[in-house]
Amino acid sequence: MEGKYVPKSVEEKWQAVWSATKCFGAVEDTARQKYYLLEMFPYPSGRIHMGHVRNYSIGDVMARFKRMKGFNVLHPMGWDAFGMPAENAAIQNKSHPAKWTYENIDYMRSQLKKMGLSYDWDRELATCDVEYYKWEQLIFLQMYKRGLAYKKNSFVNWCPKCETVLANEQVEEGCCWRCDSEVALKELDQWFFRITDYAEELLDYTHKLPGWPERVLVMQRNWIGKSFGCEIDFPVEGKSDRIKVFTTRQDTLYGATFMSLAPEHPMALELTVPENRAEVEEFIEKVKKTEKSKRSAEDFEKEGVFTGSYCTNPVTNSRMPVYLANFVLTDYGTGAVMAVPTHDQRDFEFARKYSLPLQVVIQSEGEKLDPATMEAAFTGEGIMVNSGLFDGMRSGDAKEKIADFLEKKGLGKKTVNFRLRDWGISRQRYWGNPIPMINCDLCGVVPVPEKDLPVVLPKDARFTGEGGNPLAMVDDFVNVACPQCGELARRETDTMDTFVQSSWYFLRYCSPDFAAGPIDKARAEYWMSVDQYIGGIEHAVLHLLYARFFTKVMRDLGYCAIDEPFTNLLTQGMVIKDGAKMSKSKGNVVDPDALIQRFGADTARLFSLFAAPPEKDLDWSDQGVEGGFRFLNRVWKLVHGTLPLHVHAAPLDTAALSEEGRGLRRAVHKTIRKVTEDLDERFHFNTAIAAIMELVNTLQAFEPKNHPVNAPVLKEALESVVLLLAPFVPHVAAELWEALGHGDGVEQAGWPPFDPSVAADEELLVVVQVNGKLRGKITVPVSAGESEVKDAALTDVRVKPFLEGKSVRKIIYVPGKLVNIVAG
RNA sequence: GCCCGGGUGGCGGAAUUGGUAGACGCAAGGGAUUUAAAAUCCCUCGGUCGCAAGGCUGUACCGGUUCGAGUCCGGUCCCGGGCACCA
Repeated sequence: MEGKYVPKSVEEKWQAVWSATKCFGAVEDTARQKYYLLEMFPYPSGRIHMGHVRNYSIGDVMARFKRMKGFNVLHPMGWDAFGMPAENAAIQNKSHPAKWTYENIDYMRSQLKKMGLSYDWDRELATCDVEYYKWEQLIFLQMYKRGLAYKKNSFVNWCPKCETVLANEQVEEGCCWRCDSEVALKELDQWFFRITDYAEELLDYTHKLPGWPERVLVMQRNWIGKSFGCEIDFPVEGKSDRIKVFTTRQDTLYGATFMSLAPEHPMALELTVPENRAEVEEFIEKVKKTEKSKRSAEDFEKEGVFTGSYCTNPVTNSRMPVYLANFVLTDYGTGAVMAVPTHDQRDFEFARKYSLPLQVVIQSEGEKLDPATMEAAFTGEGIMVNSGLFDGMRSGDAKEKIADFLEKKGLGKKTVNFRLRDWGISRQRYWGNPIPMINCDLCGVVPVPEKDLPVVLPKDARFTGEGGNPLAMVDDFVNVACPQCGELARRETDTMDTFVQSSWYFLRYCSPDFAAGPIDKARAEYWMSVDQYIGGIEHAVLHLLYARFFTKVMRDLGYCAIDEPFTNLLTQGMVIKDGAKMSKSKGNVVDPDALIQRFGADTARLFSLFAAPPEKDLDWSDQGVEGGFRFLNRVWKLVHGTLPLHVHAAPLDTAALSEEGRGLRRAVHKTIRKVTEDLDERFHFNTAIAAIMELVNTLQAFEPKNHPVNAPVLKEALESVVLLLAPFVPHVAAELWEALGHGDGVEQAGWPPFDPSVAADEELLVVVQVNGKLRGKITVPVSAGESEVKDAALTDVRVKPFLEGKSVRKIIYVPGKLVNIVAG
């Protein structure tokens, strides 16, 4: 393939070689150090987009680099294949989600292969395969047995467009994460995973993941939302009931003058006196109808309604009217708030609106607070007043003291509250993993016996877009004998959230063909944890939290021995064009197929790695792509053009080198060092590529014709360039490696080592400053001592004029770098 | 409001530990080659003054520490992201 660089033929040739030799297959080998590299697997939407190109290019560089360095690399790929779009497509095309999904997988697999990504394709999996999801059903049953999966009736987030429930994590600013519709509340029987059991551990380990970006950890900490406070019981007047409250501000307890319940609070109606009933019911209806996003908006008007009941402040014994308030959340704390209008802004506004009493219990050390004239709540620290034994204390100290006091008196207890809610996994959709449960009128909820697994998704469902979950309309599927009593029962028709499948796929990759369980423990022990995980930041609290939770569950079920799935995490930025994320609606999409067709996969990879560091957003530039293509052409021509000069070069004789030859070798070894460090330590692919470009520029200027003795150096230099390029642009590197006379493939060549003594400079450029300003540059031998360098600096012709008429006060010398002459 | 990032040429970005600001690439301008164009090659390319040598100035803004600050400290402004009636 001499002559012109034709990416298409080069790429087809090497892709065929890689496919035939299966050289990227991973085999467990305890004698070798393993490296598990994983990119978030794609949803088979139809075609890959630039985000995929970027994600998988980044991953492939690392996989190939580590492989060349001698690691036993596991680099698998698969498909996050269940989900809504398949079902929508089926409705639209009067087809079947399976057909649509598998066709997409076939096409996208061919696209990934055209990118030359070094996957072990023998480990490929699709989560919609029975062979995958049946194990998830088994895990579900085991979780159910341990109480980690349970069904409860609750208010859930309902997306009217997707006609399904969403987990809290899947609601973004009150809207569905997928279709952006406003999410409503709906009361339903739903399956949950008890992620809250793991809240403490999930939080703890955010401090034990040094390989994760801090901002992802912070997001997860915020999401888990641990806070310390008290649970306090407020007796209801005239009843034996108590209203339980969670507060972090027990120091304000003496100022609690009324009670606010969430409208969804289970006691709301029973506390309502008959004469207020109509008004209360109307209020509850109104709140329920309000979209969740509007309800939590900043300017949302605080409203409430009086139930007619009273409870008692346990420390002051004063009467507290019980209200329902629209701003009280049912799923945070206990759904009930002791209202302290003087020291909480929301309670303050509410009290003013409904003329409720105010009592100052923390006196500001600045201005004196007067309930009659206050215009806002005082939320800072101060001195306790009107608080019995606690008067005179600092409010910060009183927090602890009051908590102790409540515990001693049996009025309340210290407690920890989490913002994290259990993970609602029921989805009222067909294209998902069926929850392996049976509802029997006589026996209640009965698990499908393990021997009856898998519960196979029936093929003959109909996709009309009407009437809700298609699965519920397949009679053969739904009607089943109760495993306990044998009477006719109904199968659960909810399927699992697709995030369940992506919560353990990285474990399945370790032994994807294992037929005796979800995971072959021995193989998983070798490969796990994932050494490097790469994906988009948008999963910071969705997938990345669920996967951490699931790994801990799998550990506790005995499937694996690790606490955390991902040792190092790289969150790559978005691909931007014309100032916006690439999207069909904005019309700024660049199609990878067209790009590869025109310039080849190597150029597509090169540009997406060169244009920006991986964690930053990448600005797409068509001219930039052409620049990358030009560079590959230059390398191609350089190698082929100089071939006659060095193809039969003698072995390198370092003693015989000319000064020019030594200089070139120095540049080569410096570049190897730079690229190795950029890949190993920093993931700075852009600067690594820049360094290779610099070396290529140097080589182009190098004239070996007149110095035959330099031919071996040129050969070493070109081989190094090709090896350094191999992780980035594997096809063209493989081709050039062959052209340079190597028959055994660049993948097998190993990463070039650098020799520090060759990379060491013979002369140093020392910068000379006068009073911190750059005035000259001098070249000194490496061996030059401090006084020698200082003398050279003081006598430099360009420096001298700036010292005229001044006396030198001090000379700062940074060895081998800089001299700063302080003069005045 | 709180918590993270970030602000460097016309553009994407580099400067790794406080030590030459602008590597590498794109765009632009000029030249060579060509009947012409594309492609390729060479040169210029932060601002400003200067014929030039060179000077001054410059990393959002103000101040500080230091022999020396894009980098450290204090304050201000702007942009991006996350969280939020969280009791």
